Amino acid sequence: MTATSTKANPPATRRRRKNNPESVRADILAVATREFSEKGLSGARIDEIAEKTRASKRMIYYYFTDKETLYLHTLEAAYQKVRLQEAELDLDHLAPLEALSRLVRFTFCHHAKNPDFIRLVMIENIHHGRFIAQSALIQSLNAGVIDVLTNVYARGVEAGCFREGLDPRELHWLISALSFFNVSNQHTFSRIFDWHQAAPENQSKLEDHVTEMVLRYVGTDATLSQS
Amino acid sequence: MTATSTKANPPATRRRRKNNPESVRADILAVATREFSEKGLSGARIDEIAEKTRASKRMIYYYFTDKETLYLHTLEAAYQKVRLQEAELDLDHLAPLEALSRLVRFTFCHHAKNPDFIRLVMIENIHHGRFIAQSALIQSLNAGVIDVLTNVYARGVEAGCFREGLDPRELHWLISALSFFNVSNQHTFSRIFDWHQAAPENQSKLEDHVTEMVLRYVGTDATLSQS
DNA sequence: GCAACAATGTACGAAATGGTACGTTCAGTC
DNA sequence: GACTGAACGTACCATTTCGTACATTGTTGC
Repeated sequence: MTATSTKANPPATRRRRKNNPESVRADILAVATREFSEKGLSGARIDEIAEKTRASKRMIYYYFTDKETLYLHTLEAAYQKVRLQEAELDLDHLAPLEALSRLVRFTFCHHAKNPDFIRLVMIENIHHGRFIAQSALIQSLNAGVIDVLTNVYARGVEAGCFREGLDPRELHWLISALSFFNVSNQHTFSRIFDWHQAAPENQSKLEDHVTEMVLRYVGTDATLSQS
Repeated sequence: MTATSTKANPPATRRRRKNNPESVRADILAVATREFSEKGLSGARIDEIAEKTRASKRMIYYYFTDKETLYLHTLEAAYQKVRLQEAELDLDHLAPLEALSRLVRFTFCHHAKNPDFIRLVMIENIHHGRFIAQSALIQSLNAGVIDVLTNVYARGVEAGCFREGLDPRELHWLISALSFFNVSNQHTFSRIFDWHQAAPENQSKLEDHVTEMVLRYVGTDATLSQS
């Protein structure tokens, strides 16, 4: 319409559109992650996600069909990211006790550094895990965690520094519980007990305690020394 | 209007209205608790709460002003209920080790039996504890828990069955974490690891493990025997 | 019995919100 | 350059949802 708009000379005032599907998709997903993790499935607003995106609302529906489908993709992406970070952890060359200690500390710190992920899982639990149930992807992703732990534990039992008869799945449950709660209930706990739980010195104290707790739980009576 | 409507003889067809403020208030609060704990602050609908109540929507605003105020009252009522149940617990006449064990088991079971409360706390954490911060009531309610634990722990240290140097507040944190996670993440954990965590046999196993874990954490090396 | 206030019912309004209809522009192919 | 399907923008619609205006009924004190 404006006279200066030709192919060779895109107008300065009204910028030419540039198709960039993958980037648009990724951008939407990133914004959606922030919004859903902050406000939950029902609390997040499609319009607000659209505003905070470089794209428009139309694009959200174009790529993700639905609010709920968008949420599911958000959840899947979050789990995938976690999986990638976990894969970097190499425990096979460590002694069992050190390996377990390392695993606990890693989990604790990882959760602490990724509150968005924790909040999404909280939200998903509020929804009774109804979306995770739909996702074959997430189910398959998480099998590996138990394998790693099973391996470390078996080596520890063989070496005589872990006691027998524990279930790796339940061990994982314990480690998760402590690391998860540290993030998930930080707000209520801090307010109720007037204790700045997020403060670095308290976080590092908790990390030590959690690690010690797990080691004491699996350890034989003799093995309670290093971090 | 109908001829039979006199003071002594209320009509059967169109029932006389009966004012019953306290019951109406309590009913609204009960329904609101279910709705908020099930769907969260943003997910719950005032209209739906109204429908499920014997009262009307008008009454909700009459007694509770606001959706958010209603939510806050719901939260406060939930904390108060917990507090009442906790008060029944009498640990002073028990030996420290038994007292602690009893406290852990009580907390674990209590949380398991009150998912509504757990979910409300989860939801409140999603909201960054913003409503708890407004409530002087809740703050004051929870101080007692730490006192009880401080007492038991001190007795245990004196008796030589607990090791020194632990912080009762952190001890409470550990107990809470394990008991809370058991309810809060039941859905995702069960689905991901294909493990029916809510099954009675698994619950009782977890209760044992959690108790053992706490006792192992506070105990000196010798004290690891009874439940 | 009557005033005054508390408790309740009904209907409605305004804004927010998920989702869509419809048209336009981009990018690759012949 | 014409054609085609993917990528995108704008305006809009139908419902939902929180909240309120207004009228009515019960209750209590005198």
